Order: sequence, then structure tokens, then C-alpha cells
Amino acid sequence: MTQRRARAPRHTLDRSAIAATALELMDADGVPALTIRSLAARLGVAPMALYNHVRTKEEILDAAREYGLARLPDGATGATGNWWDRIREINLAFHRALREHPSLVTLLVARPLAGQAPTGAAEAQLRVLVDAGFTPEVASRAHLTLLHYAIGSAAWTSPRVEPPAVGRAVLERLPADRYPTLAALAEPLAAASYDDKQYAYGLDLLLDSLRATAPKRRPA
Amino acid sequence: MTQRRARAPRHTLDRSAIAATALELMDADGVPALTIRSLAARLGVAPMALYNHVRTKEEILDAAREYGLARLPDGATGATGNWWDRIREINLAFHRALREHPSLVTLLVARPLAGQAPTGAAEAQLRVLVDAGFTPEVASRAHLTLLHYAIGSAAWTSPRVEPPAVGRAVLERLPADRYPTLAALAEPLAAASYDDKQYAYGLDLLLDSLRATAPKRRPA
DNA sequence: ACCTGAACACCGTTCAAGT
DNA sequence: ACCTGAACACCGTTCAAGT
Repeated sequence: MTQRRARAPRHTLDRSAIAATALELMDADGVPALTIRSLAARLGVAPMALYNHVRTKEEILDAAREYGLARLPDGATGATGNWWDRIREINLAFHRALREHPSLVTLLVARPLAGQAPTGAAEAQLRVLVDAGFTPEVASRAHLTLLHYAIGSAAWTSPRVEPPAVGRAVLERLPADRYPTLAALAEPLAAASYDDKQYAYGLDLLLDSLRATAPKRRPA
Repeated sequence: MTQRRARAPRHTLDRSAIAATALELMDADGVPALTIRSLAARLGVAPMALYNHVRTKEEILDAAREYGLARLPDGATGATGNWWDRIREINLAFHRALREHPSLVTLLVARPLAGQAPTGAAEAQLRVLVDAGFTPEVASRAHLTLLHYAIGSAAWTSPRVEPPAVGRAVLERLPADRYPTLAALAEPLAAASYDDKQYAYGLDLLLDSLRATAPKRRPA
């Protein structure tokens, strides 16, 4: 059945093709499903061909993460309106993109970051915060808070398992005497857990607070 | 050098010992470093002995996650004061515990949750929110927001790499023409990124908003 | 019932060889 | 310079065997 592979033409491979295909495979089948052999097969190439462009599998995972991060939207396209509306838009776009790349979230959490960050969205967001008059210290803290919340929300609700049924079933199986409140709130909890608007709810809590502490006047 | 293993006594092994040792090894050496063979060696047992208590390695990872979740503090010990002070305490304890178990965070993000949750802390937190007068729907959303933020913060700042030096170095290596704001804020960003108080800053933003929307009176 | 060693299929990677 | 197949050490797991 498996026929002998024709020799691949030269330069069919490069770091970016490897990274893009690796990320695609991981988003589809899960991070553990990515093997050198499966990746090479998808690229139509012998496993060892990859090693001409990359030294280890770790380097492939790093490249895939970097590739995914670089392509996240910066959300600054429709940059009009109040600063909090723009921040809102940036974060909604960022969160939506993370949910579309569950393996990227896994890679971000599982592997040392070496300081990497979604630089496009970060630049846009920090810019708005500074323009709104926040000090560098507060702008930094606000930015990191929003980043962490988006990551955590995307990570926890990552679509790796059929969610609603499972979530409710587990909640209802809890011993009601030890967890009376969880049992009582099983339905609204399950509904909110995988609801599209849950992320926006928390985002608006953060934005309301930031607005309340925003400086009245802009510095130079 | 490696001497022949003495035959292990019976019943030295059980699911909980396997789960506890697995989590300990992963927290120390990283999730990928856990192998059936290394785990068995640590337990003083032949690799195949594990399979009397567990069917697959996946089941070991599930057991380790469950074990870690069950032992997270519920933070309800010093449950006095205003409801927001108690929520604050619950979340600070939860976040601190997550940071002490980096592999637990990785397991939570990397593997299907099947609806699992840190039930002790969730029960305590939901209880306080309901007692404070929030509706089931709002209490659920507030709880999930706090949970997601704690997870994201712990995940992103997980101590897997020497942080401060790396973070700042990366920020300062960015092209200043494309990322002027990131470059300008490199110092406060790096300082806040791995600061103990960063999590509390965002937590207080959320709590301030929740307090502003809290019902004045408690229902029955 | 519980622990063990040998063996198998699969993975990441080294090596020597093709073009 | 870039692609390839064979081979090696290591991993999860099956099997048959010990006590």
C-alpha cells in the first residue's frame, strides 16, 4: 500500500513551512500527536529532511509557537472611539484568536517562554493605555492583567473535549452534602462555562475598574 | 553500577502514591521528564508494577491532576470580614498554590478537563458570592472570571525559566521602530511581569468592579 | 493478587550515503 | 546544499512467568 516516496524537489522546505504545518497539525490533532514522522509525511518529505532546517523537535515547537504568536491579530484595525472601546476590541480579537489555536495556548503554557509575547497586540494595547494617560507602571500592570485573563480564559475553555454535557454531568455527580453550592449552581455554572459572552463579562469588569481609575487629563 | 533490584514487598503501591510521586517529579523536572521508567525507579519498583494499578500513562497524568486539584487550599480558613476580603483571600491562596505546582497548571491546560475543577475553592468562593446576594447567574460568571484570571496569571508567570533577565533582554531586543511603546516600557513591564503583587493588582481590579455591582440587600 | 524481565512497535536522532 | 534509508537508544505497553 505505502508506495515508495518520490524524491522531493529541493527547497520545498523551510523553517516557516515547517512551523506553519506543525501548528496546523497540532491544532487539529493535539500537541502530543505531532511527531517528526507525521510532520514529515504531511510535508511530503522523509523525516530526516527536517533536520536540514531545524536541530531538534524542541526547535520545531518553538518555531510553531513563534509563528502562531506573530500571526495573532493586533486588534488595532478599527481603532476609533474611546480608549476603553479600543482596548476592548483588542482583547476580544486576541481572545478569539487564541481560542482558534488551542495548541498555541498549550505551547505557551507548557514551554519556557523565554520572554516571548504577542508583541503586535501588546504594542497596540500599551500604546492606547499610555495615550489614555496611564503611567508606565500602571499601563504595564493593566496590560499584563488583561493578557493573563485572556490566556486563562482561552486555556480553561479550550475546545478539547465536548464541553457542555460533560461539564454539567460532572457538576451534578458531586456529593451535594460536601458541595451544596456547586450542586445548587450546576446549571448556571455549566451554561456560563462555555458561553461566548463569559470572557466579555470578565473583560468588562476589568475595563470598568480601569476606567474608574483613569487619569482625567493626558500628559504630553 | 546498577545493582539488581530486590523484589519489592507487596502493596507498596497504590493509585494515590503513584499520583503523588508523579506530580512531585513533574513539578521538579517538568512534565515531559516523567516516564514510566523514571516514575517506577523513584517508587523503587519495576516499570511494569505500575500497570497493576493503572491502565495507561494517560491515566497516571489524570490521577496526578486530580490529586493536585484535590489538595489545593480552599482558602476559607480565616473566613471573617467582608465578603470581598474573603474572596480576596480565597483567590490569593489559590493562585499561590498554583504557582507552587507548575506542572499542575500545565496538566490543566494541556489535557481535556472533562469538567474537572478545583472543587474545594470553587465551593467556598461560590458560597461567599451567593451569601453576598449575587444571583446564581452573576455569581457563576464572577466565579469563572476569577478562576480564569488566576489560571492565566499562574500559567504565564510559571517559574519555568529564569524570568527577570530573560524578559527584559527580550523586550530590549525588539526593534524600537516597530514596537516603540514596548521598548519605552521595557523596564516597568519586566518589573511587573514577575512581581509578586502583579496578580493582586488585577484581582483588586476585579473585586472593585464586583463591589460596585453588588446588591445592597441579601435575599433569603 | 501483585511484582518481574523479555520483547515489540514506535519515537527522536546519529551516521553514512546519495544527488 | 539538501534529501534519503538504515540503525541506535529510549519510550509505552503486551506477554508469559514468577511468588
